[in-house]
Amino acid sequence: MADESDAHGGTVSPARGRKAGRDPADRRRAILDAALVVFAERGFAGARMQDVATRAGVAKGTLYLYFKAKEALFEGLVREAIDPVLGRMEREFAEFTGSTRQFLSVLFAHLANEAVRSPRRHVIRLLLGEGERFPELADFYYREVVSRGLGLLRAINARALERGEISSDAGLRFPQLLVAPLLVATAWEGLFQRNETLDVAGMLEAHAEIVLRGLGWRDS
Amino acid sequence: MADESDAHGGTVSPARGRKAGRDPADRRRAILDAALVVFAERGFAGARMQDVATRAGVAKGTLYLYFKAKEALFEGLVREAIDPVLGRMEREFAEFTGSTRQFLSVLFAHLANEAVRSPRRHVIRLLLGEGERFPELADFYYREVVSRGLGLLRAINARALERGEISSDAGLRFPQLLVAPLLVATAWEGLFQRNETLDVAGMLEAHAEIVLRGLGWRDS
Amino acid sequence: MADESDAHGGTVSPARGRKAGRDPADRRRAILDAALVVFAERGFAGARMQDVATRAGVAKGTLYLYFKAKEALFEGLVREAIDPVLGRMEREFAEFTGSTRQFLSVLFAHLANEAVRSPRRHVIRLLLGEGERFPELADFYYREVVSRGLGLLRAINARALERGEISSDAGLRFPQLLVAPLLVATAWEGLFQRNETLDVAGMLEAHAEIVLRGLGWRDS
Amino acid sequence: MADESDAHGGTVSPARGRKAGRDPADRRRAILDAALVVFAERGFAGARMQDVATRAGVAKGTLYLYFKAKEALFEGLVREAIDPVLGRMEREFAEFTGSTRQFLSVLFAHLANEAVRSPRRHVIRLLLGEGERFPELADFYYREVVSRGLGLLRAINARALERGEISSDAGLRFPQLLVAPLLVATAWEGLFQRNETLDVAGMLEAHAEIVLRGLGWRDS
DNA sequence: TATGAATGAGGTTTCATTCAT
DNA sequence: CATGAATGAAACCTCATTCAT
Repeated sequence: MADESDAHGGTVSPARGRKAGRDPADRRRAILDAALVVFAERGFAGARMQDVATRAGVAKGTLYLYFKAKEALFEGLVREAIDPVLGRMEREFAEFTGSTRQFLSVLFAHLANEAVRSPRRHVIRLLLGEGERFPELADFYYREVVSRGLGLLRAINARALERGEISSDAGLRFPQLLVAPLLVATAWEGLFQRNETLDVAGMLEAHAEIVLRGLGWRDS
Repeated sequence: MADESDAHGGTVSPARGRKAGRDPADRRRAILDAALVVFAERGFAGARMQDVATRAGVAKGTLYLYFKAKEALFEGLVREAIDPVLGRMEREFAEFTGSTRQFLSVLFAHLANEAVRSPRRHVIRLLLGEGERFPELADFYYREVVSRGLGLLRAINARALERGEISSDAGLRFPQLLVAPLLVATAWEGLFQRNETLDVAGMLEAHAEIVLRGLGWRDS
Repeated sequence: MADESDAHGGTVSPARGRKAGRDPADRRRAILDAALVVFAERGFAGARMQDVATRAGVAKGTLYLYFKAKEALFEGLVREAIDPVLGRMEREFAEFTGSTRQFLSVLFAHLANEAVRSPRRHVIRLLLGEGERFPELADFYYREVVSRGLGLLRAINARALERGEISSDAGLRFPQLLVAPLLVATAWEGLFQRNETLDVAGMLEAHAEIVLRGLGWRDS
Repeated sequence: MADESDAHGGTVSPARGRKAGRDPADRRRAILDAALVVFAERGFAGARMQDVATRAGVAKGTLYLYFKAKEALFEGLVREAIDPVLGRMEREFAEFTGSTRQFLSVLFAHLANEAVRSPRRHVIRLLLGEGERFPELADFYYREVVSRGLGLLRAINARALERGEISSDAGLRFPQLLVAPLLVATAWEGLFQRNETLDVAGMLEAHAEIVLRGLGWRDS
C-alpha cells in the first residue's frame, strides 16, 4: 500500500503516496508509513526527519506533534507495524480442519507475503540492524511477534504429532526451522536480488516438502 | 556488552606487551577489529570514528592514514572479514570420503562457529542492515561468499544424489535451505538471546536430521 | 581594526531596534556584511564560518540556510558587492555636457569613494588575493565590473578625441592606465597606511593632471 | 627559474623543478622556492606544508629543520624574495648619464620583468591578500622595497626637474603614480588573462609616454 | 640530519529539535 | 494545530606539528 518507489534515490521526492489527510489518525498513519520507508532506506541514524516529513507530506515540526523524538518515531514504527496477520493465522489454525500440509501451505503463503512483499518486511531488517541499540524494542517484538509466532508453530507441530501426521518432535523443539527460509528470502531480496533472482514461492514449496517429509510425514 | 578485543586470537604481538603493536599490519588489524565492534553496535551511520579510534588505541587522525574515509573503513571491514573457512571447506569436501551426513555435520559445526561465535558474525548482521546502501559491497559479498557457498552446497547435493544417498533435488535447486537456520541463529543471538536462549547446536543437529530425511536419505 | 558593521547605512530596520532584523533579506545582508569583514581579515581559507556567524549575529547553522557552503558565501559576497556606481557613471557620462576634465574629476571622486572608503574596497583585495582559485568569480567580475568599466573609460577617451580635447589615443588603447592609481590606493590603505599615509585625493588629482596633459589636453 | 607549471592543479605533482641538493643552503632555497609557488596558489591558510615539502623534494619534517613554523616559512619567503634588482637600479641610476626618458625605459623593463614574469610577482599578490594578518611583514616590505623604490623614483623626478627635463613636481609628490600600471599588470595576469590579454610592454610604453609628457617633458 | 607515521586541535557541515507565527 | 526558520551540538575529516627511528 504505502508508496515505495525511488527507494534508492538521493533526496526524497516531494511525497507521493498517501498525502496525509486532515484527520489526525490519517496523519499519524502517513508519518509512520513514511518513516518505515525512510528508516529502511538509511537506517536509524542515517534517516533524516526532514525526509520523513517530506514523504509524509507534512512539515518537519509536525512530526513532533505526533512523536516526541526520532527514537519515539522509530519505536512507534516497529510497534505499529505488527500486523493482524498473526492473529488471523491463530484463529484460522484453531478452526482449520484440513491437513497440516494444507495449513502449512496457507501459512507460508501469508508469511511470504508479509516477509517479502509487504513494506513491513523492512521492519525485520531494521531490527536486525538496529535492534541491539533498542533492547526494549527487541523485547517488544519478541513478545508480540516472535514468541506468538513460535507458539503457533509449536501448536501446529503438536497437533500434527497428535494426529499422527508426523513422527518427529524436532519442529516442536525448534519451530524456528519452519520459518528460517523466510528470513533468507527477506535478506536475499534486499541484498542479492541483482546478482541472482530467488524464486521465493518455489523455495517455500520445496521447503514445505522437505520439512514435512523430514518430520516423518505420512498421509493418514 | 561483552568486550571482544583480541578477537583474532593468535600470538600476542612481540613488541610492547599491550596497545595494538607498532607494526602497521597490526595497527590495521586493530583498527578493523575495533571498527567491527563499533559498527556492529551502532550501525554505519551511528558509529563514530572517534569511538573506533579509541577502541583501537590510536588517534582519530590515524584512522585516516589507513582508510580514506568512514565508508572505506566499512568496506575494508567487510572485505577483510571473509574467512578462509569457506576455502577450507571446499578443499575438505573434495577430499572427503565419508558420507554426506558426516560431511554436513562437519560443515554445520564450522559454519555455526563462523556465524554465531566468531566476531565476524556481526558482518552478516551489518550487511543485512546496511547492505542496501552499499551495493558494491553486497556484490562483493555475493561474489566472494554467497555464490561460492551456494556452489559448495550444490556440489554436496549433487554428489549425494549421484551416490544415491538422497533422492530429492530440492537442495540442488534451493541450496539456501541448507543454511537458512544459520541466519536465524545469527539474528537470534543479536536480538532475542535475553528473552529466550537458543540451543544453536541442537537446532542445527535437528536441521540436519530433517533435511537429510526430507531429501530422501537412505543409508547406503 | 575599526568596526565596520552597519556599513550600508540606510534606515535602521523597523522591527527589533538592533540585531540584524528578522526579515530574511536583512539577515542575508547582515551575513554578507559580516562575511566581507571576516574574509577580508583572514582570506578565504583562513576565515571561520563561526566568526562570520557571530559577527552577523546568527547561529552557525543559519549561514547554511542562506548559502550552501563557504564557497557559495564567498561567491555571493563578491557577486552582490558590485555596486550601482558603475551604472550611474555610465548614465551620467551619457548626459554629461561639461569637459572631459570635469567628468574625470567626478569619476575619480566616485571611484575613490568606492575603492578606498567603501567596505566594498575589500572585495578588490580579496579578488586579488584569492581570485586565481575562483576562476568563475574572476570571470564574473571581469564581465560585470572590469569590462564595463574599461568600456566606459574607452568611451570617455573616444569622445575626448572626437571633440579635440586630447590628441593621443593611448587612453583608448590602455584604459587601465586611467584607473591604475586606484589600485595602488586600495593596496596602500591595506598595507602601508601605518608606515606612511597616502593622500589619495591629492594623488588622484595629480594623476588627472598628468594624464590629461599626457594625452595632449588642450582647452577648447 | 623556479618551476611554476601546474600552478592550478589539484594535488602537487612530485616536485619537478630544483630537487634540493645536499647542501643546506640549496635545501633552504628549494624550500623557499616551493613555498612561494604553493602559497601563491592557495594563500597562507590554504597552503599545505605537505605540498611545500613534496614540491621541494624533501620530507615534511625537514621543513621544520629550516623554519620553525608555517608562519616563519611565509615570512622567510617574503623576506628572501626581495631581489637585488632594486639595488642594481639604484646604482645604475647613480651612474646613468642618458636622459630620464631613457632611464625610465630601462627601469620599466626591469620592473615589468620582476612584477610580471618573475615568480616573485606572487609576493605582491600574497602581501595584498595576507598582509593585514602579518603587519611586521608589511612593515618589512615597506622598509626594504616600497620606501626604497619610492625613494629611487623621487630621485629620478628630482634630477629630471633639476635638469629641466620636466616641469611638474607631481611625480615627486606621488611617485606611486609611476609604478601604478605595474600593479595593474600583475593583477591582470593573475585574474583576467583568460578573458582578455593585456599587452604589458605596450601599456608600459604608453604609460611612459603619457607620464613624461604629462610631467611637462621637453627635449633639452 | 632527515624522515614520515602519528597526533589531536580545529574547521566545515549536517540535522534533531524548538518555538514564534 | 501546523509550520519552517533558527539553533547549536556533534560528526567527519584535514593538516600543522612532533618525535622515534
